[in-house]
Amino acid sequence: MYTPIDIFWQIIKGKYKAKILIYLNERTLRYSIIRKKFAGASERILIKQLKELEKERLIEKKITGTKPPFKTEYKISNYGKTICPLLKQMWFWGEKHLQQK
Amino acid sequence: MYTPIDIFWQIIKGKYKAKILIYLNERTLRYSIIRKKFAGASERILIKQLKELEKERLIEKKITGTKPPFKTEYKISNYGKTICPLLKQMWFWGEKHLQQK
DNA sequence: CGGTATCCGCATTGATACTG
DNA sequence: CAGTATCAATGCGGATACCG
Repeated sequence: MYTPIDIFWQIIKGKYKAKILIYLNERTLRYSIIRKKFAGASERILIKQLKELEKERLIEKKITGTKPPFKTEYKISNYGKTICPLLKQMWFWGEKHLQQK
Repeated sequence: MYTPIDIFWQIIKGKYKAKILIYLNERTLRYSIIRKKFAGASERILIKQLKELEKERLIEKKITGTKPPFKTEYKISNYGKTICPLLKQMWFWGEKHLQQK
């Protein structure tokens, strides 16, 4: 018996997803750039979470070039944009929480 | 290197936490009632997440009685109330997401 | 460059039985 | 009634090497 917040949870669950969406909401990014932003993360996990976000249609991937080196760009979708105000509020709340400590 | 959204994430991470807060925001609940609402969950996990929420001062626990049967009530704290509007928006977003499918 | 493949540790979750 | 204790399972996250 799933409530809507379980649905939300399913989609956003994952260590990097929220932050990926925030970054992509600012600008389109190539994979190599994303990887640098999440220097601590393993590629396996990063790719996995990018794929899941893509599957949920929150982000879009565009590949240029037919043979290596490839060039792939990740961008936020119109649908993905609808979740960003919410993510920003999480950000703000997190800031306030820090001040309280 | 933690951003505020990582902080938020740390606090709300956990399968039942968001929903617990939403329930407690409506009314104070005894443990046995909470357990019924999360019929599928194991007690160990439920207790653990309640404790973590208590540790972060998002909820408060009050125990009545010195010998069994005890009576414990969980209620949301003033601080916990500040996060609920955000949780409700997650709920709404989840609803919309469902309609799209 | 942008991934996969493989292997692994560990935290989270879970089922069940027991207790103050 | 409101938990704890114990043990098992599973899946997330991570390190490293390799490939189209």
